[in-house]
Amino acid sequence: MPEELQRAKAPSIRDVARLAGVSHQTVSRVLNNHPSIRPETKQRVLDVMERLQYKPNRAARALVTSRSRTIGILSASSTQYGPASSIAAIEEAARASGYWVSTANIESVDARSIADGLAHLAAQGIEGLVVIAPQVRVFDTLAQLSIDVPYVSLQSTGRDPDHALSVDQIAGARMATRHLIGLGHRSIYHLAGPQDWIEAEARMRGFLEEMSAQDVPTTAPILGDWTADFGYWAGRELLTVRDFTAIFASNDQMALGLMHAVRDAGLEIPRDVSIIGFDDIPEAAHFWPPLTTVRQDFAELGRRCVALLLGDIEDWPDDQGGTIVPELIVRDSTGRPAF
Amino acid sequence: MPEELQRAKAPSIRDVARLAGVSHQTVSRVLNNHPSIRPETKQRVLDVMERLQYKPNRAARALVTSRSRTIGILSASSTQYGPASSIAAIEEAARASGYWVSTANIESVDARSIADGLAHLAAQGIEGLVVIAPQVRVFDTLAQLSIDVPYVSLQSTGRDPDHALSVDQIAGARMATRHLIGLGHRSIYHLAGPQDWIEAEARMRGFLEEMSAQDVPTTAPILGDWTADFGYWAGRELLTVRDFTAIFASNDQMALGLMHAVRDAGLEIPRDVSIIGFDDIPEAAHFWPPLTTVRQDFAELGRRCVALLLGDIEDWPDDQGGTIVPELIVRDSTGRPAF
DNA sequence: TCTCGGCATGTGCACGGTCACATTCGCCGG
DNA sequence: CCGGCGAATGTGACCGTGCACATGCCGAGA
Repeated sequence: MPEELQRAKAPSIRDVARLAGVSHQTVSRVLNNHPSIRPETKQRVLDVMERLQYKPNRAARALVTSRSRTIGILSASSTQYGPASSIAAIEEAARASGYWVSTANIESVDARSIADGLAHLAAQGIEGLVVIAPQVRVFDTLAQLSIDVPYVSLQSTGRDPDHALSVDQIAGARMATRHLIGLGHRSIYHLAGPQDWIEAEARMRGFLEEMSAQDVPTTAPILGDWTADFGYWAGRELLTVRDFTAIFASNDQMALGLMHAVRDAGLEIPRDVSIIGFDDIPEAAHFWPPLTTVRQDFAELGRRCVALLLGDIEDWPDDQGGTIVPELIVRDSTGRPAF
Repeated sequence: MPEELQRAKAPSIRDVARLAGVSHQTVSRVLNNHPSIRPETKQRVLDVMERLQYKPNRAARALVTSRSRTIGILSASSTQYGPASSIAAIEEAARASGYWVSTANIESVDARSIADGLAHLAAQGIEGLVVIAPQVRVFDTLAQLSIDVPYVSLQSTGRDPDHALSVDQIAGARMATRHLIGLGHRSIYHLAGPQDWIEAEARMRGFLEEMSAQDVPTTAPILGDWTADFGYWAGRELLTVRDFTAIFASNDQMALGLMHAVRDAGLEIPRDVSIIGFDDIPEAAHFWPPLTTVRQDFAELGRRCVALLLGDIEDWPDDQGGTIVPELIVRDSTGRPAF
């Protein structure tokens, strides 16, 4: 029997050291590629590592360095396209830099859930935090738990510019609004997102800014919840009066729901009503009609987010910072008003 | 000055022990709620913990117990609704059981990316693995890397029943197909998913089974890639011949693309063509027309997945196992064929 | 020739928990 | 009155790494 009780335990640096005929510290030096090591010694150690299938023990290293090399993500809506894309990009970028990513998804955004999620991440000793959730509440909780790590919010905000990163939501919202006004619309509603999402607030702000900049009378925005269901419901309500020619929805899902309601009412898009969305989810090009919207590069956002965070963690020089400019994608759901 | 150099370091069990006037081992016993400990002692220790804001150090514990309490997720399409929902549910269930979740998203499914992702998770000492990706390749790689942890695949498969968990894809596909046949369709195409996704294969199998069970002549399935773009493209191709009255798309996104192509060709759904999808993403109810589809409970899937995995890790008795039955959701995209 | 400095390497301890094995003490049965 | 047992607690080692410091060696400069 050539191999007996194989399922022993993983080799440690001392095992490697013994077989390579060096001290464990030399092995450690090879691992952290310390300069002062003779090439032949290094090679010998590397050979043994290969032979033994040696893998460094993360826990041991974390214990002694008190560095977890883990980034936490607190997300409130990870099933949506935008957040999910950013999360994937974050994970990838972090992995490329030798970091791990641990997520805490919270389904409701009450204080309790937020605290649970944050505590869970904190217990893991995260070195950085990415927040994709209504920030106001999260940051309050963050302060209460006295968690003190670099953090970045994946949203736009005026309050906390050092820690925010985002596609320029205001610019995007202004683009969308300008597009509608440019087509001749003067009665435009805005279907906003939940107001504790700074993202939603920024889009609303952009809408209002552009409306007043162009001297178009403004209507009160309607506060939604990002879902297509809400869009549908809001659309039905709005159509009972029908005092508008265009609607700017704060995301593509709500735009979809709106279009559904408009068609249900026997109206045509864009002949009777123009609709514009926000995000450019991959499906938007295939809606009926294909949706005019504002594209955000979520993946780029995720990557920059990691760069910002790691810059903070590892004390890199100033990052390029800045916001990402969104792009207006004109399709068929917007047109000139009928009258 | 009452508080000087506060930013010291986190308290350890020895700090707690000292202030509570007990040994560090007693503190450890409190942490692991060992039975033999006097209630008053326990309370004293707990009080000190509270006062010091003591938090156990995960790395130290992992080092000595050689248990990471971490579950890894390897995902190839985390931005899609289904996988994202399952991931969120997994994370939540794991957290409730005191486990952490670490994800590795791979954008391409080549051997290299898979190996990278798995190595990354392995380096972390995961105790269980969830795979949401084309399994064939993944499991080959898994074997090669000699990673030896309990794993579960979130898909249906005949090959590896002990490690798979899923909504019963075959049953769902048969439901969808039966629905079309029941409406009177006899020329039905199937737009399948990528064939190395066992999920896709199972749906295709269900389609073929039902077709032959009902003696309906079968056409060769078209192999897609899950995207709406592909659905649109495939739809255009199919419509150049137009020898069908219904299409069963393997997911809702492809169904959306198909509907787009059908409308582009000046046809009406379901009058000229019936279309049925799979998944019931939240948007499906607002497509035009609202999509008939097969609903999967992704969240339940994620929860059961964790139960299965933890059962394996912690040596629980047999789990309830079994598959989850999907549900046919009839909306307006399917109807009787015109002739 | 001796000292000094830098390179290559080794020695021992610390990190913060848990585990195996004492130790103390009170109580009970013979 | 003594031995034994179990409850409650303490002692020291150990997990796998990295760090501070020591050591030996070799070459250069005094």
